[in-house]
Amino acid sequence: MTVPANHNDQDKDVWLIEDNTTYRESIELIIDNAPGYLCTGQFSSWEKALETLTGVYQPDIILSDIGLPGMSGIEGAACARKKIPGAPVIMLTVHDEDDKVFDAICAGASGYLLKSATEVEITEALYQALSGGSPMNPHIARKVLEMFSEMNNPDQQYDLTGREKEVLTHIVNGMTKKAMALELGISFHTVDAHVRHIYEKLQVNCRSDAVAKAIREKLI
Amino acid sequence: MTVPANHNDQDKDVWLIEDNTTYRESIELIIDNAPGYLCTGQFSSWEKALETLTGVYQPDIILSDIGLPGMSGIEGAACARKKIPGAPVIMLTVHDEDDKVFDAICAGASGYLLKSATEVEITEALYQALSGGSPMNPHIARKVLEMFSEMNNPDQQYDLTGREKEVLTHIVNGMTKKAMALELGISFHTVDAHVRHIYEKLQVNCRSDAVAKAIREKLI
DNA sequence: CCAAACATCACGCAAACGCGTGATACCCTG
DNA sequence: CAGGGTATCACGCGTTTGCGTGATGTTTGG
Repeated sequence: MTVPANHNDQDKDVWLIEDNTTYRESIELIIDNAPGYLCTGQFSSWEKALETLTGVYQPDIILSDIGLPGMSGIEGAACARKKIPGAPVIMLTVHDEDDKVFDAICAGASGYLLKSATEVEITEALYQALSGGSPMNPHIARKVLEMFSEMNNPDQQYDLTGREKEVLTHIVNGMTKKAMALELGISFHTVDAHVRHIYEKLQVNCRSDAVAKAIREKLI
Repeated sequence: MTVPANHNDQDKDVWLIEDNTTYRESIELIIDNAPGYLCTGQFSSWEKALETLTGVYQPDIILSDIGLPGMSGIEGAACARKKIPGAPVIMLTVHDEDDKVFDAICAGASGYLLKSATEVEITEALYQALSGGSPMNPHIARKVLEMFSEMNNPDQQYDLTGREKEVLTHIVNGMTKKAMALELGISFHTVDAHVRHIYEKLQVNCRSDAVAKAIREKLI
């Protein structure tokens, strides 16, 4: 790739990855129409975009379809963030792809636009993403929040006593019963008793399972 | 509390919890100004709001300051979501409280408005939240996404071999070396060797620590 | 081609663990 | 006041672990 003919130092370079030509061109028009933004690269696949990315000219921001043939928008975003960490990637999604939001977040996407987004929403999103924000449709935001609170609210009701939680914590920290006895100022046998009760309540029968359950269900 | 004088079956009941009287009243005006919404309860603290919540009249949606004296907006939101799970809670925040966003999410908040939000943003947020969305300022959204990807992208480079990962998985699942040997069709001693290598690479010296590290750093 | 990494197997031993089976003492609630 | 939950302590036994110290065979890359 040579210097893009339409490159301009004052404008932000926007790259667009989208396999549907019609849609891609309509988005490009919107971008070029927005003052301060220029679509200096448009690709039908991430494979092509990544080839070009090795060159000198890099985008300030990327808009990418999430469901692409070949390398998906998610994989592409992950690659792009490795090569140019500074450039935010905004995913273009349709409602049905809500389940991919999680993966996209892990890939480091910085925002989510619905494909039905209006011109105003798109230019607003470009601005927000470049200002350190993450533009996001409220329905997608809800999905994200739900995932988050699910991850952190596993309603645990194992009725562990205070002492038992204390012992469990030490188990997770890898202490032996002897060490715990010393630490807590009680007998080895008492620690042993607590451990048994913990195993019973958590319905496990070895340290590994107890530790796994404790961490996974945030019991400590 | 008796029947709110201004209650109207057609309108959505909005409750407002905010300790600053001036700000509270200005928000109330905005709410009442919005067609379809009525501020039927305004409180200077969650304690007062929760008293009233025991009554018959419940809000359709709640707007709450995040930093309140006494019971915080986060604790309040958690209580409210237990009593009336259907009513979304939108948190009102200032920029400095970004660190509380995480706790608020866990408490089940459904949206985040900056205190500097405009009238349009507020009424838009009410609509979005009641439509199953989560209105959110892009900067807060970015915070959320960053937390998410941090939680799921701990760059682990312990160089575990395939076999070692396999054994580690079984350790986390609570299997004994003997059981693993059977499962993998190899000798007990070989399993033992793998375990030693894993311990060395993870820099631990007991099962508990290995399990904890494996789960916390998503090695499996 | 040879060293390095990997996967495999082996023995022994002290320490730690899991569990069965007890006991004593302190609360608090019905 | 009796009974249940909690915390404490005790002994024994078979199993499992962690580790020192070896060995052999295969694959891979400089």
